[in-house]
Amino acid sequence: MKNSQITIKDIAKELGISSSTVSRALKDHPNVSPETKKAVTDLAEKYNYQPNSIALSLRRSKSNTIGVIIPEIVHFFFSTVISGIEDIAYSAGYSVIVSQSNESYDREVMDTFALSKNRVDGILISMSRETTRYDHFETIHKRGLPIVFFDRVCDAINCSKVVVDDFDGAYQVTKHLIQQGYKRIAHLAGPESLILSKHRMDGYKKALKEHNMEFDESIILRGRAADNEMLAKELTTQLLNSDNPPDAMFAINDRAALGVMKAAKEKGLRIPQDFAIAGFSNWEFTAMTDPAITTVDQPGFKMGQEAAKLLIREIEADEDEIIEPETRILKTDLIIRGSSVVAV
Amino acid sequence: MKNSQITIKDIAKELGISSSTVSRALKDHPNVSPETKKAVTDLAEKYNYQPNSIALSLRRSKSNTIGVIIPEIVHFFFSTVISGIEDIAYSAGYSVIVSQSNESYDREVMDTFALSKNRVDGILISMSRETTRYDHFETIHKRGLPIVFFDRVCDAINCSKVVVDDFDGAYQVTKHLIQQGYKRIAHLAGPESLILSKHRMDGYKKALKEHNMEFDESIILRGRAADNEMLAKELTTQLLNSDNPPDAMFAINDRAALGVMKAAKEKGLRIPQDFAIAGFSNWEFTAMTDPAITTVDQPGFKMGQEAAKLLIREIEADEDEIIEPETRILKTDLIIRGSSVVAV
DNA sequence: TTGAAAGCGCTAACAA
DNA sequence: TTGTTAGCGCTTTCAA
Repeated sequence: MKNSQITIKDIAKELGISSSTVSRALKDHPNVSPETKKAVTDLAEKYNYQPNSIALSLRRSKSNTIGVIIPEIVHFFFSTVISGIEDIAYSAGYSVIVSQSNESYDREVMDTFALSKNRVDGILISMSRETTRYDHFETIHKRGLPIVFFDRVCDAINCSKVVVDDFDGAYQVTKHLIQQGYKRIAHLAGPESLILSKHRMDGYKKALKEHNMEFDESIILRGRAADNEMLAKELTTQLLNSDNPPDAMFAINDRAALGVMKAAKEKGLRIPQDFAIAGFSNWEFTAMTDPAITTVDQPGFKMGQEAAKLLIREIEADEDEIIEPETRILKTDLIIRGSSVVAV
Repeated sequence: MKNSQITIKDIAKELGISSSTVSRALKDHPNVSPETKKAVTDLAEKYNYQPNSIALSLRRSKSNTIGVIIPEIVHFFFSTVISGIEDIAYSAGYSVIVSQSNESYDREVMDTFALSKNRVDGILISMSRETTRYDHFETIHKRGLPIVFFDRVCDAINCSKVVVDDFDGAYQVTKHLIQQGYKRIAHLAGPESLILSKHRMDGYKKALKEHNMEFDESIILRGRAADNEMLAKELTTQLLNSDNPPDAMFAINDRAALGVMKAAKEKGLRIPQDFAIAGFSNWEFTAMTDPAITTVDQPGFKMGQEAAKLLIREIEADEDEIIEPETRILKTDLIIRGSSVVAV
């Protein structure tokens, strides 16, 4: 009794009819007599018939499976994305295979081809940090396999993408700080080479300008502090000890925000009374940041949903139909912690 | 050019040979002339031939896919488990399909049958909190589909399981507190109905006994505090204000530990100088607990690996071979935070 | 209203 | 050494 599932053939044999009739009966085809239909469905019910999806896949040359490649599943952000993907995928009749690149280019290449070999109908990808060559995407995309990028997107491939609105998020969170009454808001920025850092900086500037606050280069922290909590703490400490210290800080991500927080606490500042911290929370710390820090959260679930929708739309498009690649920009969620909680 | 992958037939046609020869050549069958072999492999290389795994699955009646059902992927513990599963599965040539029950019985039942319908070769499950009936497991297990439970196991099904050594973990962490010099160690316990709580209580008692410390019922907190941070905080505050307060606390999980920590901080106790906290960290807070709390961590990655190994062993067992269900009990990792970090 | 046959891509027993 | 054939489970034309 080794995992023996009943087949159409078994039902056909037991009823003394052909398997094509059984097939038709099961899918309520008009040209089947009510009696046979009933006999078949009853028997199917009795034996708990489940169509063999592998045979179906082969027949239709379609696996009804979506592949997902993410850097690391343990990050809160990515696991929420997966939930969003599954939400859409399951209700559209797709299974989801998840694989992790662990931020390694080589693993990503392997995963890509493994999914292709597994005949997934499409792939959702967020690139690894290491990835700078895109041949593997190119190859499978050229072959006609639909791809949709999310969050860490690849500009070199002409396909649909889902990203977050960095500019608006930074604008919103800075505006929030201003509205709370903070007068001198510093910014711990990311490397200027990253487009993301630029967008966030621009959002920050826009909020300042809109409230007639001067942009002051002397309270902008740059360099590698964005990825280094210790360095962020150190630079913040220097800033707090300067002649004209800020009373708030917008940190580019939550790793930086944590460093800032430690510096502030060490200095004995009460948060958020004496010193406010706001930060973009990235995939690493969202659930971990101190409740006192206001963050702009990446809408992971939504992003997963949107990416899955775009992909399925493309998968299910007719042969001749031409689907224009589309880039969706999602608004961030402004999470105001420490006082009330509001999601925008 | 709609996702057209090259097939054995294409290669055969181009070379003017039969597809069976191509098939043989590709798998290095001895009875193929070196010339044909070379011609075939060259062409396969050129066209980037990838065997159609769906056709293979149908042929072999084996999908080489493992299904996983977990309560929620966003929990640190479960996402580590998944990584462990994928680690073993991929190197054994299996894909992994993950689905989430979201702690709902109904979803779990649906997921179970969905995986069965998708013809996975076996299923790894950690039960939802709601689940008290086991017919869905029973059904597919009887049908011959291998199942392995992990962490939240089901005693009603006779199959392999992987669990954590609650007794030993509690013993280790309590012993650690004693060795650090704490003299009066309280215990925030879980509901007595849970076997897990009993095991942890027993481990706690063993450590006390071994060090000739008296078990004092008056510093044992019971009730629903284990699942309620606020209640844990309240009860701890009472305890700390009592005549003979403890100087350390072993909390049954990290939700409770957080409550304990807040109570201690509110009272102005320095951790771990004045008051030490140790806790079993469960799937919810592992990555979030305060660095000052020593925890016994569930070895998620290891658990995933072990569960996957057990499952694959069963999947790949010969027809006639009888595999005895096996329960593996994994040692916890003692993570000593705040001072040095040691993993046992 | 039903059945026979072909085919999705691959493999393996059998034949040549 | 290679080819023919059948079959994994299902659907779908075509024929009856």
